[in-house]
Amino acid sequence: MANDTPTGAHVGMIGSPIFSDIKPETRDALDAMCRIKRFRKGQIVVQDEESPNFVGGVLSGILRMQKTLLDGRQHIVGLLVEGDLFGRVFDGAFEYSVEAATDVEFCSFPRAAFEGLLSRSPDLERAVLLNITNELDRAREWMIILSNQKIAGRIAGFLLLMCSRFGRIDHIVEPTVDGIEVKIPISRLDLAHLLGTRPESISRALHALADEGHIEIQEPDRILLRDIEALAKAADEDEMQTVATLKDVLSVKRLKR
Amino acid sequence: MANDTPTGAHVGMIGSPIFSDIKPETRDALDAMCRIKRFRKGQIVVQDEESPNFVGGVLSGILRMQKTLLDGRQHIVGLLVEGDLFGRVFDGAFEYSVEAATDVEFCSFPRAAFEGLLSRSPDLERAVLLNITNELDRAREWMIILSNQKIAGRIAGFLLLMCSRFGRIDHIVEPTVDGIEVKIPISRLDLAHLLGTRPESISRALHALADEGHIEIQEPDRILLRDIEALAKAADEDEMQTVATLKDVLSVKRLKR
DNA sequence: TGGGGGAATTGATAGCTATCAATGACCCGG
DNA sequence: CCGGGTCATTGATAGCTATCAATTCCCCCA
Repeated sequence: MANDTPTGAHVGMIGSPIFSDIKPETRDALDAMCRIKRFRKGQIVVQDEESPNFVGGVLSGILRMQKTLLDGRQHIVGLLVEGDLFGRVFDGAFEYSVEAATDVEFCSFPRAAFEGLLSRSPDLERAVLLNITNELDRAREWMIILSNQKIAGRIAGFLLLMCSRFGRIDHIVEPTVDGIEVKIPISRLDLAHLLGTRPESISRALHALADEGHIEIQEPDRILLRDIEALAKAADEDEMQTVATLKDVLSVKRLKR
Repeated sequence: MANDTPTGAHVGMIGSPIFSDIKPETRDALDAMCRIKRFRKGQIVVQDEESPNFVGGVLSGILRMQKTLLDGRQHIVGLLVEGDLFGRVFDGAFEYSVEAATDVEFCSFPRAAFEGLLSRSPDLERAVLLNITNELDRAREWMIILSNQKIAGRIAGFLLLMCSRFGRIDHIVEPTVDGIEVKIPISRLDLAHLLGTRPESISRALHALADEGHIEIQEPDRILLRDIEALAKAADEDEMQTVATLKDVLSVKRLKR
């Protein structure tokens, strides 16, 4: 189960981008109150209902933030990677559940203590403010992607966002001579929920993009982006229809086999 | 054109929810650097490219934050009402354009001065942090709404969000004996862009909801929410199909006329 | 009071997408 | 090495939705 290291001993983490600009004393205080936690892929870190009594900072791996609807479906609202904060700093419920999309390691700060430190440390407050601002920008980018009418466009947007947003993380995005290789950290079902569609459609649209030569599906969860330009065009506009309708592409594919 | 009041004289504003918990001295400092600006419906407050050199706080009216795509389409990422902040506090571009959805009044703080004050005033920083946190929550709610597969569900979600989010503003949301009356501050075309669809579909889905008795379209931009429960169900899940498919509803409507 | 023009609505049709069903690929544990 | 299960893919079909076109509504202004 979840491994909980009960010591605040100096963890390498606090050099992570979250806290790059804070004062040494603040860093020490954080360090002292911090606990390292580890979860394995699939484990639940935070349940929907229970507002967590800690603030988390991801050290490695990927977390999925999501909301459970009445019918049990999960709607993903964000992916968390190293350097991201989660949990709610202030009063009020944190209304999402957090699940480990891969094996994960994060540091956890007791909520009360963190908030106390926050009040006393403008530098920390600034760091948190920056973090949330970035998160907000990301959420807005996602909104734009989601408001794309066609699925291929949403997927293209998602791939590009993965790329630009997680580009600095080797295990996820890796440039090669043929293009950029992206590791998709979530299943087709989750991806479908994220993009407001169903897994079958994800599969079809992905293969349609592949047949157009824009991407290459090396494994279901490892995709090579060949033509960023074309993807960007597909993401910004559903201009695929200019070239050929999705249906055309699909029927060509059928003939070829 | 835009009316720019060049005085920082005490404006009633600073009692607005944004700055409810700040110290008097901070309030005075804000007051001193603040300029009131007024724009009429349809005017552009911030262009896409130019990063604004001020931070704005809405006093009255509604602003639309949006991003212009390559093909010229506008993707709305948020609506701003009284008490909301906009612009970017830190370095880096503010990548959205802001347009007056109604006649609007807001106060503008020179960016450098605001940021300076921010560094010196933990209370202000806290207030801004809270504001952005709320904004983030809102963006995430919107993501969930947008990931709804069916249009009627997205609209239902939007109406409810308007309701819960802008409930405190009389001009937008008003409870009556028959239900809650919501004023839609944007055109069908904008609403369509916001929800990732087209105006015709908005119209149809809206009328379908009306024919089911969940809402009543008093005017194109004034809608009465009759059955919140039913709307919530429609928003969380596309359960409309359990009752009757959208097509059934539409054909019934055709018969009735 | 009578256009003019944009917005909203309605109709008809084609086309994506959801859905249901079935097959295939892969991983894990026995 | 062989099940069992989950996940991805593929097929077929029905059903929403986008699109194009036309009409109506409404607001503004002469």
